[in-house]
Amino acid sequence: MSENHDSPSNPHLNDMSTLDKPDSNSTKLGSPSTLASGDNDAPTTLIEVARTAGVSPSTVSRILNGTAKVSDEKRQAVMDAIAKTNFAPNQMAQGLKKGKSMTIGIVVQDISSPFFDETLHGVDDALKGTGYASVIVSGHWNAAEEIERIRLLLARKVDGIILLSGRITDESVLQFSQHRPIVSTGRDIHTDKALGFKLDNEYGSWLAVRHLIELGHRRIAFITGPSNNCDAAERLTGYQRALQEADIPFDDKLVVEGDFHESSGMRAINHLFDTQQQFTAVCAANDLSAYGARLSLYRKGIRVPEDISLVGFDDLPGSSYTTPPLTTVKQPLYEIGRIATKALLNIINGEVVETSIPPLELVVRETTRRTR
Amino acid sequence: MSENHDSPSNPHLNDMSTLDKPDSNSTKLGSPSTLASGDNDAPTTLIEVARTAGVSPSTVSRILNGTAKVSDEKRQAVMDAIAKTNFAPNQMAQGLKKGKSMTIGIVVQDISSPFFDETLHGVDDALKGTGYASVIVSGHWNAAEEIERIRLLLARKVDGIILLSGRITDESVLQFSQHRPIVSTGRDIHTDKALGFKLDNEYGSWLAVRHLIELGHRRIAFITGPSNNCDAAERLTGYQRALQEADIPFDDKLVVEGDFHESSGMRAINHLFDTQQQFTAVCAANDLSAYGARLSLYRKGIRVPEDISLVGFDDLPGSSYTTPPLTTVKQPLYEIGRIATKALLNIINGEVVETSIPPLELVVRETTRRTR
DNA sequence: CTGTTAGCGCATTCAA
DNA sequence: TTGAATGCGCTAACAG
Repeated sequence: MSENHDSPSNPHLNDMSTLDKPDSNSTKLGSPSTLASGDNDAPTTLIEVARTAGVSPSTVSRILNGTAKVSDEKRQAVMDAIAKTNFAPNQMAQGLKKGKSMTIGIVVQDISSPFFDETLHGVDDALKGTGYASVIVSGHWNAAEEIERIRLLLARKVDGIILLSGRITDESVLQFSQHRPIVSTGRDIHTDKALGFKLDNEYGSWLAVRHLIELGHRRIAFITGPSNNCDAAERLTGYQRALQEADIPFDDKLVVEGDFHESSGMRAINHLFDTQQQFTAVCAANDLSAYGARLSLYRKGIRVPEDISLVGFDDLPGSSYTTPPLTTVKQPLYEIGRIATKALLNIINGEVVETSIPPLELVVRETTRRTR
Repeated sequence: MSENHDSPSNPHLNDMSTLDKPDSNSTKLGSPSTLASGDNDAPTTLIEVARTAGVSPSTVSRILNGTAKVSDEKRQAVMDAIAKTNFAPNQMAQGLKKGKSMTIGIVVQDISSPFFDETLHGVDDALKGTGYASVIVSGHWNAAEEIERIRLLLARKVDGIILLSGRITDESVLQFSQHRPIVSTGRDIHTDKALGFKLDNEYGSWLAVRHLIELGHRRIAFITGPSNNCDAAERLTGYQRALQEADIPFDDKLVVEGDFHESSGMRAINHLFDTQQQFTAVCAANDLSAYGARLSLYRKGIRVPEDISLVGFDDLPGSSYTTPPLTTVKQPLYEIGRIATKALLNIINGEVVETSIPPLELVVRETTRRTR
């Protein structure tokens, strides 16, 4: 990036077709400013706009908010003044006055986990064009921290909260929802200020295991999630149910506890081998641990899917690019974020709330194969 | 954080957790009466606290901010009132008054890209305990959108901005920095309100290619990033320099343009094969495209690293769990986020700004091997 | 249609 | 030490 090459005649991409006041003051950067335009650094206030337009503050406010009809004449004057001063309403003042911050709080458990990021992507898209911004905080899988974070969000006067994979109790959620509406994943809640919805985890892993069984597998290992995690527990149940339906005896030696991270997937496989278990397929409670399992298998010289089949859960963005691409149960992460956000906005605006989350589905890629 | 007996320096509501202790920590989570508030849902105001404590609002404010000495007697009364009403200062009001929002804006280009998420992780950690929260927005690799987003952030009165991989010109950054301090990656800027720092991309890919050359490779393909991206261009230069230093002729047939995504990595490899290029190693401009390359190679039955060596750039969290684990150039993503944030906070607080970013380094894992 | 008058909740003068 | 005023910038009655 060179600094001097830009020809001044090439306004970057700013439309604000206002002419910069030639001299006036500042712009000490030594280049004609086509960007921030207004030129001065002192943030303009609505009152100044009113003054330079020769109208009252309320008139400016009315135009900004479309609160009442204003004569074209004055409107034009105000528009000009706004353009000239590059005015933008102070959101803190607006917020104080209106009692809403145009901000929603998002509670995740791990910023920088592809699981949450994909959901955040959906949130972000749903927020686009609404005027709302989001403040993202992390509870780090810890109820106490989660509560503290939610309190912080509340003090910031967020207009609503989205709680992703929260660890706090439903009662807590209900409590908080008395202050601000909350939409939460992983719960069944339906009040006018709190909404929770959950996916059928049991069904999801049932799908995965049934798929394996249909391929002829009978000795299927299962890598669980943390024992205190409900999603994890439900997925284990799905595994058990699928086994049962196929009259395959449940063998707890084939179940190894993981923690949803890659490393635990590796450890799980190692443990299975250390304890000499026989199995032809592995079902992991999430994709990340499937990745770890895959690597451990690779290290042991075991081929996937030729020697052992592997299936994950989540369908993270990276799962279609693993080697080989991972067969997994797709969670509609993006949609969850998008729909949760829309629902929250609906609640905030007193509109009808509608949620229809796409169901879980099995995505068969290349890590599973018929037993020989 | 926070010794809050006499040092008034850090008010915010971190104190609240301390204040709450007697009440809310003594009982178990989820017991309704101790969680969200004493009882009512109406957010308490400082005035109410003053009233129930029998003092003036200013006294409460003084205690909250440590602005002046207050008799122990009144202090106690106020503390009690705060605890009882579960009061937390309205940040919008505080913001309006003090002119700062205790919020910083982060501009990324792609929420839900592991590249940015890892950096955000660093940001998040650096913000911990400071009282600041962050609003994350995405410019989607588009200068116009980026400008719009920054304007939004400014209207929200963020106290500072961190710009990650921005597409706007340095001049624009300088302009914006007249309003709020900005720290940006990928630039060299040093003013009192704007700081930019960049990593040595050229050196990074030079490291990668030299590694390949040392392993005996001479026909090394290179998958670039988008042609309009500086980082990408610099990495290509590093590749060329390494080749030159080893007296290996540059062959532009071995250079294929990608876009930093997995799919382009696949396409690149396919293209190389379609055009019958001979090569024993592939250097990708980033990890994501290396993942794609890896998959394409797998599909073609070509082994990595036995038949072809592969090296990436970034060292994303997932790169140590690919099959096999990816040799790559590590960017200190987390550190970048953390350091940028600390620097921004320093600027905001008028403190000395210090930045020392760890250098790029080659992480040799299992996708590279000596030619036979 | 438009201007004037009050505050939103808080921090900060200024007196006392 | 403390309380009483005075806005921060904006919107929402309330009159014209």
